[in-house]
Amino acid sequence: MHPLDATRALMEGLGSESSICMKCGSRSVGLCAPLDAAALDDMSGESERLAFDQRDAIFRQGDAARHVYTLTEGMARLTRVLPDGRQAVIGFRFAGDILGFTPEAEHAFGAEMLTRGTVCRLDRRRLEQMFRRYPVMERRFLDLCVKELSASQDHILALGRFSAEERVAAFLVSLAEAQERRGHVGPVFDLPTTRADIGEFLGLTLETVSRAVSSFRKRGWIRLHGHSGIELSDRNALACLAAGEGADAA
Amino acid sequence: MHPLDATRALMEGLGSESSICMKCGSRSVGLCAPLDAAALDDMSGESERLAFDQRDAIFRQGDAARHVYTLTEGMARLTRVLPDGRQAVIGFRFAGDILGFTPEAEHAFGAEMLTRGTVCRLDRRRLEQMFRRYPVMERRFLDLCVKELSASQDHILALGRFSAEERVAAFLVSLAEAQERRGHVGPVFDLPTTRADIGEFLGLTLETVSRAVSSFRKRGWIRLHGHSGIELSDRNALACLAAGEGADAA
DNA sequence: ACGCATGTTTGCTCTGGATCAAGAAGAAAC
DNA sequence: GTTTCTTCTTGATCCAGAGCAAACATGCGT
Repeated sequence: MHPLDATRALMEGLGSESSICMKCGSRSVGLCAPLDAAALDDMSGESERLAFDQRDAIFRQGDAARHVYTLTEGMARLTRVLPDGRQAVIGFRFAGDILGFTPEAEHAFGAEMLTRGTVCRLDRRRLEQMFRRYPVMERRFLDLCVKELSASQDHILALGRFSAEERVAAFLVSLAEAQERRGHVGPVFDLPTTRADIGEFLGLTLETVSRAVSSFRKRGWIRLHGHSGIELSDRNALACLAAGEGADAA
Repeated sequence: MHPLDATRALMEGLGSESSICMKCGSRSVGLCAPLDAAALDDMSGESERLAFDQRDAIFRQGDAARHVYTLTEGMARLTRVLPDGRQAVIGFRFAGDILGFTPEAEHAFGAEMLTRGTVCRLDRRRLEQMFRRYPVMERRFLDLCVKELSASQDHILALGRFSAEERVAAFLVSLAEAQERRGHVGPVFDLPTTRADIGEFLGLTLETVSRAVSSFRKRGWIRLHGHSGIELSDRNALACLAAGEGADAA
């Protein structure tokens, strides 16, 4: 399961040279990966690069959807506000992920940075033009959407049928995989989300998330390094719990 | 919210003459709607029409994804089996909906008929050819995917933050809307799903679904007609509850 | 019409996670 | 360094919904 990492599949289809979008300016964005040199050249003039601080909103729910964004550095949170004022986190996004693409006139959710970072912004009408000029790019979007849909369905399963600890374990493993896929090495990962964010994503309260994390810590499965570092010492145990295989080591 | 009705948006964009796919043989499928006469002609030879009985599987999780299906009559259920054997219903589909489109080699979920019905089957490689010949069709798929993604996110919100009664109310309203969008008139709707199906879709047990339904019945919001007929007598009350506006009529 | 299978309702108990409350630990500001 | 703010942890209680069990419908096959 990879509920928070929609581009996993996008990456898989690519050679390693374009595996992560570390240099949007040098035109190796995930989105642009299938384009040849000429097309990339065409594309390059169309996009702007923007820097954001922690907590800055990239776009807000209800904003006119005039742009499409590629997150080039950092981590972001996607949030949706319900009519009654409750807020929910519907996902997290990392470097290389595409944000805010929709055929609708308005963004159905907002995106906020969890860390400082940079974003590559493209005018939507220009993107549509690019689609017409380079159909392979539209195909890429379609594949990505189907993958993301599949990830959403995994998340739906998790919310509907998994216990609190199973969900938190799945989240941690998923987070680690997402960071590794983007070149992270070593057992200590960034955890730039608050307990409240995780809770709102997993359909739990922040206290329940905290209790699950404490429980993992007491079992020796994880170690915390300050407020934003986490070490998965027994990743296998977490993965087993996440897969619903509570106790099968006899 | 319309968690179980992914083609809602597909329909909205169309003139009424092609609003529902009642005659796949006569080439008015939702999928084919944006095609002109020549393209439709091209398409018609490529598809097969199949009839299914209640409970028949259209395809199973893990099957090679060699075909794409359009449900032309009846209602189907999409299910996914978890590694530990638990089953979850991830959605319902109606006439006009597309089933089983994926860039993967295997179907990630299974589809079973809840009623008798018919399905229009298209070879996936032929569909890819059609995409190349008629790019507008690929665009249609993309739009549909984005819409479906948005519906999934709604469902994620519902699972994460709504109470049992709110979820059941939302489901009933959504079901009614889906049937009306397909030409249904009158206050009595088909409810071909069992309580267990609804529960597995909403992340609840069948008993909890039954209790919610009974509670609505006692409040006079719905009436049951046999096991598969339901009348929404006070649809507004259900809709308010579904929207999280528990009590705001002062 | 009868019997059987499948699905539904309802009652009861129990538990996982929500909720409320208080403190502890980091991080940032001065 | 100290203060202050935010986030995290932990404890205690409560309740929505799960789980179990026992009738109760509905509809199908014969």
